[in-house]
Amino acid sequence: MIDIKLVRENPQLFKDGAKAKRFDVDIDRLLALDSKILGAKQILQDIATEKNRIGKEIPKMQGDEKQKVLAEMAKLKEKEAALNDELKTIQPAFDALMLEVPHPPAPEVPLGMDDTQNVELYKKGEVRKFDFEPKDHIQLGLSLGMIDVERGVKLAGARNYFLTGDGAILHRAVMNFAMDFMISRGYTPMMVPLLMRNEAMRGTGYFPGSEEQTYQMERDELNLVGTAEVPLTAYHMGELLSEKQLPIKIVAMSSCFRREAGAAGKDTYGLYRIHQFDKVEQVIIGENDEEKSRQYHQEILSNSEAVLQAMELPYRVVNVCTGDLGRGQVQKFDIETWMPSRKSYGETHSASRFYEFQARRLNLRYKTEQKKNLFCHTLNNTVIASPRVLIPIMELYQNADGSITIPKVLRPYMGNRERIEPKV
RNA sequence: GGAGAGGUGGCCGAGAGGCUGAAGGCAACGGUUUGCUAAACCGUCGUACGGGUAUAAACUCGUACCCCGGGUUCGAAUCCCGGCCUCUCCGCCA
Repeated sequence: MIDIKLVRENPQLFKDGAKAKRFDVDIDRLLALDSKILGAKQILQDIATEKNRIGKEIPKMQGDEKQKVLAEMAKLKEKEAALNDELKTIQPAFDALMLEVPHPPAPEVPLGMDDTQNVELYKKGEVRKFDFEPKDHIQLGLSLGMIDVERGVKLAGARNYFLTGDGAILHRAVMNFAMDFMISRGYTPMMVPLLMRNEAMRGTGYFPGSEEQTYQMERDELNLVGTAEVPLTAYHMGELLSEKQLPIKIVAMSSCFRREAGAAGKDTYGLYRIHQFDKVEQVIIGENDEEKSRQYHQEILSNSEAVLQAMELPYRVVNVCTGDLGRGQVQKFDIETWMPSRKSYGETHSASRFYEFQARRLNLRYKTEQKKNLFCHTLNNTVIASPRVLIPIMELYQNADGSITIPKVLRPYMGNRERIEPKV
């Protein structure tokens, strides 16, 4: 959520921001509602002052005098009730609109319509050239007994799968390596609940907007999270932290669930776009400070780059353009890892910073040394998401004989084996 | 699933129609003391919105807020109704 005061001061900033992000929101209507509310509240306050003044004198009065004053009081209450009725319709409309106003993007975000206009910042690592006809991850997964899509679909429908044998082992190796890596960088590991209340979904900015993308447990009014960002960012919801606690750096491994509604027919082949996967996610809850926000953003980005570098995977970092930014995101860097079967870089990581957008919705604040209460800043990034990352690992590390060389850093997690080979 | 209890400031906890923005304690902050730390003692110590003096910090006035929303009343943290949430006991179970 944005600060209505900033909208009052500079509505154009928010109009332009919404337009650049390709969100449709009526800022003029928001301001009109806002000024109506302010006006009504001003009058209500005057009425309350008058009521309080009269109320204090009533116990001292008697007879006619008292009757007169009571009548006056009744009139005030009528006026008050009328204004309150008016507020009762305006306020919810205002609140709903506030939830929809996007945070304006940072000035350094490139203008663009959609992900095709994201700007590549740099590439790391060599893209492998094959001297044989490479297989894709599904072919490899089948021949090495690592992936079973057919039975996944049989039991759970489209976009579901089993990881079997070395597939499951490789998946676990990747997750555990990523988790251990983040712990070594000082992040506090957590295991988190994955069914979240609407409050947490709203607080992190997913609701309203992403209900269609979410598996909702209607009976229990709980939502299966699409990312551990939700429980991690909302962890301190409603709390007043002390500045000394900041920044809070946390990391969680969790399953993630996405309906992928509206993506019908898109990326239907393989393990790229699926309903359920596992992810290690990093979150920073920091001070209300633009410079620190940028600094933390670089930190979470470089954490993830280090994980990819350790696995020696070629990737590029992309400056996500305005049209591809989420409602609350101020700036986002995606990391895309080379995937031979797609003949392109595919998104594997997404590092976002929000300023106080999420913290406002979550009522997540801290007290500064000067005793001011400020909203925190929040940031998050993927550390690793699997099985999507298995695509580049399996495809890039495959050998002409059909085996897969295990990346060095993962070997300790796989019994120090060097290769995944076909079972005889 | 059955039966109860409860939601009050950063935290704990009292208050049971006006004297309560709220006792007391802890934590925090400032000070005295001290070789340093600790202890002891003194003081300060909620938030939001609006108005006033001031560049601002600060100060000051008003209003609201004791989970949320209604109601009773001249007046509600306190009484009544609805909702949300939490806890305890019993049962079942990983």
